[in-house]
Amino acid sequence: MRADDILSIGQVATRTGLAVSAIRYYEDMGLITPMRAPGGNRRFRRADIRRLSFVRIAQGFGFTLPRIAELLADLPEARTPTAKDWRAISEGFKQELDQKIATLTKLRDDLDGCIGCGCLSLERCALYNRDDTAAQKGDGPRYLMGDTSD
Amino acid sequence: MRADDILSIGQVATRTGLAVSAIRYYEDMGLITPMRAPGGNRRFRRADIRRLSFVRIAQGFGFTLPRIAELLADLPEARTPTAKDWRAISEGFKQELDQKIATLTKLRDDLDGCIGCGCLSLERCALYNRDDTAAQKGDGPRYLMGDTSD
DNA sequence: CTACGATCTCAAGTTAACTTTAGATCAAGA
DNA sequence: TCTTGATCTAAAGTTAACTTGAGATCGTAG
Repeated sequence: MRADDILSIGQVATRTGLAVSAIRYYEDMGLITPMRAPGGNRRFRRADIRRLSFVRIAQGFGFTLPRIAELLADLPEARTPTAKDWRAISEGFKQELDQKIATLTKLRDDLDGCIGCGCLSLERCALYNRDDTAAQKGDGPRYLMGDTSD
Repeated sequence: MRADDILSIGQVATRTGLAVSAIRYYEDMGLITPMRAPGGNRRFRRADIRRLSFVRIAQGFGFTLPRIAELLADLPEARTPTAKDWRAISEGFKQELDQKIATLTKLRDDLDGCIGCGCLSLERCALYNRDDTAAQKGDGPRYLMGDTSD
């Protein structure tokens, strides 16, 4: 229980790399709920820094603030959730992450193939012409690029 | 060389799931450069659909349109790039993808740990209290959540 | 107690990424 | 030819996520 377990908004800004205005905005959006000093200044716990770090990361992967708020709202301390609630939410998020990881990995591997084959023209590149080189029938998962036969 | 190798903007919209207005906007942003019919209507090649699919995917991972334009501008057909250019760009993008995959995987695995341990309180959860359970010295890569000791 | 930087609130401004609107033109069937 | 839906351009409007500005208050070193 060190003294700096309680932080000012400026300190949080420094530690997270976020602008003070952004932190206040996140509070407005319900992502964090800092305490208040008698005078009205915000007082942050260490947990808030972790939540804010989570926000930055999730944002970098295209999650919207409302979606992030959902995740954060159901995960943390207030009104202790049941084991079932927690598990459902976590699993849901994990599935989203798995999906994103799978797509990203596919994208990268396709690029790897492109680099490996040394092709210079998209006209000939497997990444952009999968339907020409792969099976013509649409069995299994759809191609990464293009939802029909394109 | 089927007739539908050339598509109208409406057909492209249907196939990609994008709005017609979005496709026109992407042209303004330099992401695609469709041909024009004598009357002025846009005519798209199959490659454009793949480019647009790429745009959607990359956007979902937080890439901005200017960044995507960079990637697309140097990859495709116009003014055939040298092998060195192509390789540099692809490698750069691949590194970004690798970085994102690593971060995402870390995030998911942390969640896995959370689910596995069955904890319900963030006060006790390893995901939110890594510094309490892991080594106190900052050796190796920094923790996912929180850049300092938080 | 007095400065003076850090914070506060509230409202308005900004940027990216699109959408909507308005009015005109294209394109293909009856 | 007529007509009806698809497209066109240009400009203005929208939404999310913040930032900036104005004017007042907090809080702590001197």
